[in-house]
Amino acid sequence: MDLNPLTVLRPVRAGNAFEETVERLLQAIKLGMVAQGEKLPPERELAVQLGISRVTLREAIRALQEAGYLDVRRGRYGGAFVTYAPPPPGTGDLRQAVAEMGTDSLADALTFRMAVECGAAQVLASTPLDETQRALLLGRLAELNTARPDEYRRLDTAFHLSIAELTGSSLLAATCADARLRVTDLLNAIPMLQVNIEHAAIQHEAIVAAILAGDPDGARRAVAEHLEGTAALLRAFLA
Amino acid sequence: MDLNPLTVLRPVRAGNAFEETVERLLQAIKLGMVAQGEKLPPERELAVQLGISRVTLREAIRALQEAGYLDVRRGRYGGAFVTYAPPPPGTGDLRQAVAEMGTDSLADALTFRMAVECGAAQVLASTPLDETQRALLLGRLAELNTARPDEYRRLDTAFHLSIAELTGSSLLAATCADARLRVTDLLNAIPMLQVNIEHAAIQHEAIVAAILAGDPDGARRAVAEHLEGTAALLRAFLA
DNA sequence: TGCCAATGGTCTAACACTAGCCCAATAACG
DNA sequence: CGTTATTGGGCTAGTGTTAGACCATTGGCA
Repeated sequence: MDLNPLTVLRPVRAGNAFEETVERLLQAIKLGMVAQGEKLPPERELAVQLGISRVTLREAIRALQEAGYLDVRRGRYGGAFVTYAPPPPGTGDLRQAVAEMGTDSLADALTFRMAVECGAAQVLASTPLDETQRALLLGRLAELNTARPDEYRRLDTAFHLSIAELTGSSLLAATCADARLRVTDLLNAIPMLQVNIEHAAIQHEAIVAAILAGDPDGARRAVAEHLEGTAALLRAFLA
Repeated sequence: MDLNPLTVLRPVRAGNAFEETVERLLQAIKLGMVAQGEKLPPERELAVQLGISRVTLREAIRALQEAGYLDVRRGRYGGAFVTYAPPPPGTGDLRQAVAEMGTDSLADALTFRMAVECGAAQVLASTPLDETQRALLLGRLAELNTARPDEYRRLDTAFHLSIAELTGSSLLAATCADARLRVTDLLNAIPMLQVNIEHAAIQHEAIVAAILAGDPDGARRAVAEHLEGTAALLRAFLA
């Protein structure tokens, strides 16, 4: 059998502990899981969560502080406060963001996201949901629909990730978060047009409707259409 | 927003380099990517591929040697030869395998696999395939259909993974390999009945047919049905 | 039969990372 | 207005990991 062994004999770790930690914290910040003005968990606690030593965590925090993402304050009620605000949409240079990640890994990331998010939606639509879960999903949708522009991306992320989280598979949730992260910088670099937001809103409604109706094919198709729209938008701004 | 930060603030690394390397090599062996009698790449080369030092790699290899998976020979034409043969199906204790991984992570793993494999099939069915790709897929299917019992699992793995690999997304391929791995021990522990193999063969045909026909919904449904069958089999043997 | 290229085996010095401890600062609260 | 719990800041000793060099063994081949 000539099955490509590179699929499994790939690097065991992406970098050293410091680098991976910086990356992880940056993810939490850029995805808005710790919003501007909020603070990270205390160092001792966070180090345990991340499975690293406090020394390494502190190095990562210091790097993010020097890069302007965090404001660290000592003493009780102190902590590492997030100062980062997502860039005004359309400000960043999309071409530069693409150049930084390479066109190969761009296609890879888009394909990856398409697969895992469709998979998550399909699984969730095949699952019987209780009232709490339906409420959470509808709540996220409602929040997104009434979001202020500066909150839109964060709530969009939250909406998409809640689909994966509701499946109850933390592996799937982590994978979807990872997939989303790989396109975050790109999404931040394209302008948010009212037309697109309205279009997205309709698609979000369709996704939720299919999930609540227990229609896996419909959910899959709705997510695919939605993500295809995003990809098309990217291509349009790159053309 | 109360989006669960644990999704992204999870451990940065699963263990130390040694443990992760043992795990990775065991995966390559158990998935049959390096079949019995074949040898791993030379240490120097493999260490580079895995992104670790030769010392750490050698520790992992020695552990696998002592556990009986490898036979290491020195000198030119030497190397680390795989001595492991997959256990005769039905021999292992399924309940024990489940107990080792915990019922929570069992459900997690099954859900995860369902999502990513359905996603991969759907994506591939949405992609125009050239003649080489169609031939590869059909070839893997043919190999699987004519497999000897002791080769069946390995070729089944190869078939499933080739779907993800053909999408061209290495992220997706790695994720599907990971998902498969999490259920390998369980699959090895259930007997292979002729009925199930015939059933699986029909489903494999359906998957390939839908992919080649460019029918994403059909591909998704076929994979879902196939994996649901496997999950049902597991449940049956556990009941 | 001897050479030699490829491969595993071993050592060392340097660097990364960890666990645990104690110090310093801060802001709420009595 | 001082106390104090909570938090970041810093140190040290020990362990994990790496890079690179050199040694030992082997089997094919001239």
